[in-house]
Amino acid sequence: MSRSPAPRRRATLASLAAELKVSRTTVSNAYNRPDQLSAELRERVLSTAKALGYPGPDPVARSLRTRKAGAVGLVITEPLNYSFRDPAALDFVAGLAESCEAVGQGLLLVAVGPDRSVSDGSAAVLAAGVDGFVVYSASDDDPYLPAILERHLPVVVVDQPRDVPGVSRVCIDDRAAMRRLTEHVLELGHREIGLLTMRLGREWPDAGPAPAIADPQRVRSPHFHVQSERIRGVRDAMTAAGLDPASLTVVESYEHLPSSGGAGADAALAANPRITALMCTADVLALSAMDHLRARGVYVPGSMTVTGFDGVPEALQRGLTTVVQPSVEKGRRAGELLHDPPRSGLPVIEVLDTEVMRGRTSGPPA
Amino acid sequence: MSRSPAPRRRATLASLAAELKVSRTTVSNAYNRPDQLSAELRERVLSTAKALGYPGPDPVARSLRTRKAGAVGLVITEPLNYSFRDPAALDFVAGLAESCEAVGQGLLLVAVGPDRSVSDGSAAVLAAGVDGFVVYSASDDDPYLPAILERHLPVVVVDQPRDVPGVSRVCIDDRAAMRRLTEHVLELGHREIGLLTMRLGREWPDAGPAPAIADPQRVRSPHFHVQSERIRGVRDAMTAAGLDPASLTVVESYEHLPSSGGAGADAALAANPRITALMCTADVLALSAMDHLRARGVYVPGSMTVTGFDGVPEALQRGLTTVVQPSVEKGRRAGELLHDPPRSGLPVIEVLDTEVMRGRTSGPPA
DNA sequence: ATGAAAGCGCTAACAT
DNA sequence: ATGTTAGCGCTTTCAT
Repeated sequence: MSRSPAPRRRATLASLAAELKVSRTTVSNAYNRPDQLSAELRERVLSTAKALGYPGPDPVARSLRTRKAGAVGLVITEPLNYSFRDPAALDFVAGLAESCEAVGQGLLLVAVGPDRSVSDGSAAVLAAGVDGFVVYSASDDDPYLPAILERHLPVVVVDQPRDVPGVSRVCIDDRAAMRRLTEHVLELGHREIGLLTMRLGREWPDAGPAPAIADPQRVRSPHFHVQSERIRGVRDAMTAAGLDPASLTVVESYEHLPSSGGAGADAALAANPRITALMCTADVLALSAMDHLRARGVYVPGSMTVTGFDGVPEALQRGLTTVVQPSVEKGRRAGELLHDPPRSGLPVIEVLDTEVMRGRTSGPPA
Repeated sequence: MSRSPAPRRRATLASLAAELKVSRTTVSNAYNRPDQLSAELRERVLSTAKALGYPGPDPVARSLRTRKAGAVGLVITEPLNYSFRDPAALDFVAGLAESCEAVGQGLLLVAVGPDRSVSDGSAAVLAAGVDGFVVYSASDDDPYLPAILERHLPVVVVDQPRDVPGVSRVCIDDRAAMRRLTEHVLELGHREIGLLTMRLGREWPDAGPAPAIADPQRVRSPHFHVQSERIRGVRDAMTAAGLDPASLTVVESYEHLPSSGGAGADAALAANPRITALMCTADVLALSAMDHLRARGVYVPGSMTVTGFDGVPEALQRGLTTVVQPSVEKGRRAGELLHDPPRSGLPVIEVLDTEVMRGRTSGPPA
């Protein structure tokens, strides 16, 4: 591939027009409105462009003029090692990417890591050249949301935060799904239940990432809505079955580590050794807990029932009893809502369906 | 959160300046050079901005002026369901994202699916507002590469394509790594080997995605360098051990499906029932093959040795004998090479280290 | 410390 | 079918 040496000064549409002794419009048309000039002239323009090493209209200048960036921004507040490690989050990104690809839009991962200060992250949000944002956030008090809203661009929220006025949202009914799953567990005869969840707020009570019994006040905290809705679903079912929801042992894990589920299981069983069912708010937690239990000779479901949430491939393959949610579809719908918003102009809230999957990890208590 | 109604016409830096009766420069300085004006004036600018709903300088206009986009483009030619399903590819993306995040750059996933026509894809490549590209491609004759090079932006290639003049590359020594792994297999006493690989060229010989014995000519095809280098490594070791490399049974899979490995194993064993070792060019293939074999009562490593490539978490956890490559580091280095290129201005080729991991899936032939 | 003027490279009206 | 004119919103010399 012999690349001719680039000219000292990069070619522009104007320089190309000058070279060809035609107007800039004509060159622009050669790229954007082929029907506006003779095929012959167009050919001449394009070949001269190639000769001059002109790659076509500058995307940034074009964006400025057309007010279209050709990309949507994805803001994920959680650490990268969460988004890229949790299969459910990943499926969501894949779905979103797919819908962007379908309409030729790029997907910009906005640099908003937890290692960056909030002001840095907000700066990144403000600096993103995009036509709209998808916000996939774990907390209702997301620090970047104000900056995003400031930009007056189309925004679609996934799962959280809720109640952002004027903004569309794609989600599932976490509470109802978890309630149905819990009903299944209760029907099997379980009465002492442990619940393993991701952390319930952006802050973490004290030093050390070890899972810990959750403060009841945190459980009611509205910041991590998804988690608390799922907990609420468990309580709903317990109350309906005549159990005291306060007897539920809730353990909170700080991180999405491979070991989180196992450590959480230990914490729950230490707090209440009579637990016969361990329900988890994520499959990764449940799978980790199962591995840990099995390594210690606790059989599932013989000695312990374990359930998850999400329906990730590994969970389904291993027969985990769980709630299957359409993660890919979530991403896809979020993208579609951004690409062609409802004609009404009004924000919509789309609640996608979930399914309780009775697997091989739930059975009667020992 | 009470958002004041956005003014009919969006506020700009100029309108803000007019409102404040100061020059545009001053407003610009308030955002970009806080030391160039009194704290008092700056405060006045910022608060008026907030009142007017001005979110700060428009990123696109700023990019046009400063010639900096604040993002790098990632071009992956493979289908999305590959990039987001293969843990090794994912680790690479995570590493790249991490390095971008560290310098406050966004990561733009350029919409270049296989479903899009090349001209569409080129359009997407040409339309991306980025400061540079990372190309993660499966073939040397990548159709988008010419368009990318046209743009005269910094480019870093990962693994492939090779021999792009003037472009830095991050890779591993696939051939040597596979040779070392094969030496281990041969030392165990295996003589009849099957090799499962991803497809070797962009085109696929005939209809149907079923894995098939690879045409020897395709095996020598240079388009999918990574795959063919790995095959070459196997042959190197065979030749050195006095075996005929032509006796190697090579099976090519079209897709990265969960079933690909199993189907590939069947194809290999059908072609040569005396095979005692199944080497795979990806862990996902090997794990799939193992599951399939086990389901059919073939014990690993008792009746069949299975090896992989990549060192993905599940493989390590399950004790797969494989080559561990630093996928995350690959992404990180690619990003770093883009963010601060070598002072010399010359392209570099970084060959990262790999390690042969002897696991529990390789043993003497039955 | 603040302002005036000149573009960055392009596209969209509106002519011709 | 092609050209003219006017910005998109911003930063950056260079003056004051």
